[in-house]
Amino acid sequence: MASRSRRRGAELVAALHAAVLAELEEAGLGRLTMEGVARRAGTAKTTLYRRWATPGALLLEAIGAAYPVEEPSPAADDLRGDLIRALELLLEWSRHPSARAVQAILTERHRYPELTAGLQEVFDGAGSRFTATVLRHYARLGHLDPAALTPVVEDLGEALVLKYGIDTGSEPGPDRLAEIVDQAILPAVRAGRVPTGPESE
Amino acid sequence: MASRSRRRGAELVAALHAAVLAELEEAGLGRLTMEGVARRAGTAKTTLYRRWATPGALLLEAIGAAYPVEEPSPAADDLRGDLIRALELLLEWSRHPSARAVQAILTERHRYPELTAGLQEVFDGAGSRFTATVLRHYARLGHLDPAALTPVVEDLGEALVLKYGIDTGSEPGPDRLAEIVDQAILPAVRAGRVPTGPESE
DNA sequence: AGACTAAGATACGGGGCCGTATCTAACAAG
DNA sequence: CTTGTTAGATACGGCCCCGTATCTTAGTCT
Repeated sequence: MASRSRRRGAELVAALHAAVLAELEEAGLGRLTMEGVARRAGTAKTTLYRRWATPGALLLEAIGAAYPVEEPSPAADDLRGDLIRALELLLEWSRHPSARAVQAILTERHRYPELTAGLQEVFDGAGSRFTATVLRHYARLGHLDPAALTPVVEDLGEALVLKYGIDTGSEPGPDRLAEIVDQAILPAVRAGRVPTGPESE
Repeated sequence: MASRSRRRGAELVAALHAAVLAELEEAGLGRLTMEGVARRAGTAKTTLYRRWATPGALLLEAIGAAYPVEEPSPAADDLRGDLIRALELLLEWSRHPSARAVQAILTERHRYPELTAGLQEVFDGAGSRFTATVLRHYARLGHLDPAALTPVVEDLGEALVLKYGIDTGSEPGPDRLAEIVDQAILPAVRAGRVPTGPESE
């Protein structure tokens, strides 16, 4: 730190939060180290150890500091459009380093049970819901049959986006998001009953 | 190895394949080491280095040695049942250490591009397909509209099973598999057209 | 200015792993 | 039995990281 003034307090902590998320992205959970984070943040290990005993503790705090997440704000007259926008919001979120961190922990949960337990405390529930928020909103307005909103149906959009990412290593484009809505979500919520509300087709 | 005769040739290689898959399961990609594999296999590092330069090379060979995978054998008169059985087969496969290894590599693909490239060579295509095999079979028999078999629809079952596993850390039970078929896959393949074939409901 | 606090720098012994080198010994084949 | 091959054991220097200890110094407050 020969050429830069010293950061203190909240500014320093924010820099450390950013550094641990970036280091995780590059190294993964298995190679996340205090030395790596310190190097990336341009700070001394002692500074980290004064606050956190492990890189995991720092990581969990960094994840918690990134919340709350923006949630969908559905209208009332465009189910299809709102679902597509919810998936776009999901993509925005998934680009954030803290979302990547959550995903990393969940994926390797059995290897890091303490991290997983710590994450459950940051999120008391199932976490963010994108298409589910939209679907529940339209059901409350009477445009959808609430009986059609099962956990499977609520999971559909996010599951398909997640798998697309894992299979291809890239994000689904706008066409794919529309296909997910048209070919999977809408047929599922329509199943068993003719819809009575607006769908904007 | 004081108390056991020495393994040689194919028997030894098979043991090393099993060891690297087990070590990966416990340690993850980031902490996969030659020493760990050798220790788990009860063998010397030199034995590993005589064959492979890196743990990754050993891992890819172990994955390749576990193929081909059993595929669905659908009948012709029970779409629902065949889809459920396909998902059960998917679960069986996903329990195998080599499937776990494939998943680990795909999930961390951007951290290990060489491993990912190596994996693409073991699989020239998208890899195993479970519900897609069943759906295509029924479409060939004329029981389903081939136009309904889009990549999104073919991905549905596997996506939902995958996400369930990541969210909960456990496998979906039989009820959940049936729900996935009834609430997501069947509505999707039915969408737009009334089915003409057997569905066994 | 002085006192205090906390950030930053560095050293250190120890553990783990790497990749190589060297050697012993088990096993198969003739 | 001998010969050849390969499995297994171990040593080694070097690198990385850990967690702790110690010290210096930048920055804030009075």
